[in-house]
Amino acid sequence: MEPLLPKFDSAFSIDCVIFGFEAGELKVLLIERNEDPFKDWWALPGNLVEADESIEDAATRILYELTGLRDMHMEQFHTFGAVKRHPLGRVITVAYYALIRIIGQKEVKPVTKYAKNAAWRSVNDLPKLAYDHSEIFETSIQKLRRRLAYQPIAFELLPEKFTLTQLQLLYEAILNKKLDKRNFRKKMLSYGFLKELDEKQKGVSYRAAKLYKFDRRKYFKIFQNDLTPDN
Amino acid sequence: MEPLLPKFDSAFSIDCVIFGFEAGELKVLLIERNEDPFKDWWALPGNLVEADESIEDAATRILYELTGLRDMHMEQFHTFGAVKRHPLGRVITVAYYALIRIIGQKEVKPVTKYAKNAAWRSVNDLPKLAYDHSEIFETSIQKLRRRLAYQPIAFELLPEKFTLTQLQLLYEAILNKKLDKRNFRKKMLSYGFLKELDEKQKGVSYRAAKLYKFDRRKYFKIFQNDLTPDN
DNA sequence: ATATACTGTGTATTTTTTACACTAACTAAA
DNA sequence: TTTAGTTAGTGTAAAAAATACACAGTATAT
Repeated sequence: MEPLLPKFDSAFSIDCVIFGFEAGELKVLLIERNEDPFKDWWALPGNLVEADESIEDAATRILYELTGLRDMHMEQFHTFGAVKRHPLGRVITVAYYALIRIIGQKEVKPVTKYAKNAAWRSVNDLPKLAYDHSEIFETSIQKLRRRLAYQPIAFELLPEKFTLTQLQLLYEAILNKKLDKRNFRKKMLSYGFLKELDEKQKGVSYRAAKLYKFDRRKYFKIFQNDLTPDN
Repeated sequence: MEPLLPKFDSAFSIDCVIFGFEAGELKVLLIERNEDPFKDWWALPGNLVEADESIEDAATRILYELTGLRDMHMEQFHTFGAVKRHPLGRVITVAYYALIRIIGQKEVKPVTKYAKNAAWRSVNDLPKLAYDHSEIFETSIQKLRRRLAYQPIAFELLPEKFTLTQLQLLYEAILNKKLDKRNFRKKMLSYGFLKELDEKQKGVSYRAAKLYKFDRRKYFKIFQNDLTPDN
């Protein structure tokens, strides 16, 4: 390969906004940095892209290194490229969000040395983050809200079997507003991609609710691609 | 600045999908390459990001160099990072689309040496493009379609004064489907951000239509930010 | 048995979307 | 000045979707 391209002292990185849902709250996975710059600050998990991996592969790898999770739903949402966003050099970062099921997950432990800690934090109670990560986070949640309207992403955050109330609480947490119970259920069921199970919630100290699951096959049959009506 | 970051033989680039609207058709500005690789192929205009400019600045600059236009509406829509997407080295490209008013514009002439020609091509009649530019283009038009539903981007493509029929033709070109005339007008006018002018179309060989303009001030008053209903 | 807590359901009203076709206005040409 | 040609501009009824709204039923815990 001829060196026809100019060389920069520059690098690509990936930053991940990892969303989870727990106890009725939307959470995001942060790491506490153990190295300069921004030692002791909270930050979004991220890392540099290797020379021989695509950015999608890098995103998958980085998420795995941090959470031990594979096959997560990840989506690129924006690229941040201010000149001074990284104090040590020119780094353009491609930001992804990932949606994961917290429940039943073994504790997330960062494998990388640069983090001394990792924690789920409520999106309503975030500290100031390292680098431009606060801005990245803000962008991510806006994109997430919009995508919720036309893609079945909520189900990535819930356990496989869930109640309609759990689903509603999740929508409310993402959209940050209350929804009407009857109207919500009517609309969700009208789509036809929720499968009612012969099974009920367990371990609650009140009437147990029916469990449902998201029927991906039906979803794709109904909407070739998304929930946008096209007229 | 300490060299704490690993160095890659790598670079960032910007590629621009420049949309225009003319003669009832949605067009895209392509350049014919004059250099290897992909000599003589059609491609999206693009270039490398300099070490001291943000990606937004780079996008603005590159568009200017190619079209002589400034202050265009540009929006980042996706970043492409396959390892082998560029045959000469690792190049991650951030793709933007720009919406420009073709009409009354002086001819676009590429200023860069690597292009021997630039031309507006109908989006329905594109050749196979250099690199992964066909894929980039496909993504751009999908994003454009979606954004049309919640952002007032159509007006960037029309002259300042336009008729409702022109607006409708543009929507039809972007969405690639016919719309009902009465319903379209009713809906557009119901938003309240179109200002009817005391002026009519000129130079047509039939009844002249009323001219309208997009009232940005009203738009922002009505929708803080976008056209999405939030209930 | 009773208190507690959440589940699950229907209807009426309003709003939005859709389908649909003709006359009026203007220009150009004869 | 008449006529042909072309687009502008307009309303209504029906269907569909969104909204607002409250209580009885069922399971658990004590």
